[in-house]
Amino acid sequence: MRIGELARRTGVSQRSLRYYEQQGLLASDRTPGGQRDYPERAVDRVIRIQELFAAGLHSKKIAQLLPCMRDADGAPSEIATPRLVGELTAERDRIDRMMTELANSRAVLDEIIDTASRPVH
Amino acid sequence: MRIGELARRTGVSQRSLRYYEQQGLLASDRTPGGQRDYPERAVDRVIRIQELFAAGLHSKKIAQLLPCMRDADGAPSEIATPRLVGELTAERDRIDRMMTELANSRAVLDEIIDTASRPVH
DNA sequence: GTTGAACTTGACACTGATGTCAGGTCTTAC
DNA sequence: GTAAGACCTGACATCAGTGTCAAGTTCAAC
Repeated sequence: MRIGELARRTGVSQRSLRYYEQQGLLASDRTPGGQRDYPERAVDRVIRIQELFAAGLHSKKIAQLLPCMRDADGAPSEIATPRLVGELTAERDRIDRMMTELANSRAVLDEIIDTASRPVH
Repeated sequence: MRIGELARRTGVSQRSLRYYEQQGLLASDRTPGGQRDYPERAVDRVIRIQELFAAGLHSKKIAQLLPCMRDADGAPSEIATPRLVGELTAERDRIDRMMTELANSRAVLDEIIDTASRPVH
């Protein structure tokens, strides 16, 4: 599929898709004319990339871990090095802390919403 | 307490604390010489502010909701307007989505770590 | 007082993913 | 072959919180 369709199907802008390619996160074939041609599986990959960005990982680290991910169709093409495992573990811990903070913030919002919505007594 | 101690106790830089004040998130008394003087409760407040930043809220919205928060010592000083409640509800929903994405990303990392740590068989 | 640490304001830089614009090329349907 | 839409590269802008530096002031202890 071409970039427009991929953008539409993933909700990610064409600009970002090109950026992902530049960062080595997303490969594409090219038509004879030089336009990008993506395989079907690119859809899932883009969604994963977006999730990892949302989790606060930088493109460089995402580029390192992507080959170690199990794709929908099978085994990972690479196994993480001990060094990478260490970094990913740190990221996982950071995500855990982030989730705790998010839960706190959610509770704060919830209480404010609740207080404002409760009938005055 | 002065800004250095507050920074030390919260782990937030002096630069950020001044920024918070500029954005109306954090008040301070001043010494006769013009230096900032914070009450004890500033510590908790700064931590809350950091959490809300981590949750993706912008300073303007944080400034709006802070007066509606129940402090450690009692009732909120303001009740959220319906408009603010709507916005906060949207933020809460966004946080919920973010937590789901974080859980997904965490699982991705976990599997990679797990695969790399598992003895070859 | 004097000294050194801590504080003040103001300005400028950075980060890193994304938006946007310009000028040109490719694709597809007629 | 031509028109319209989709795509290409490259460049510059943006956002918002934070880092950092400079030049000057205040505080606390001696």
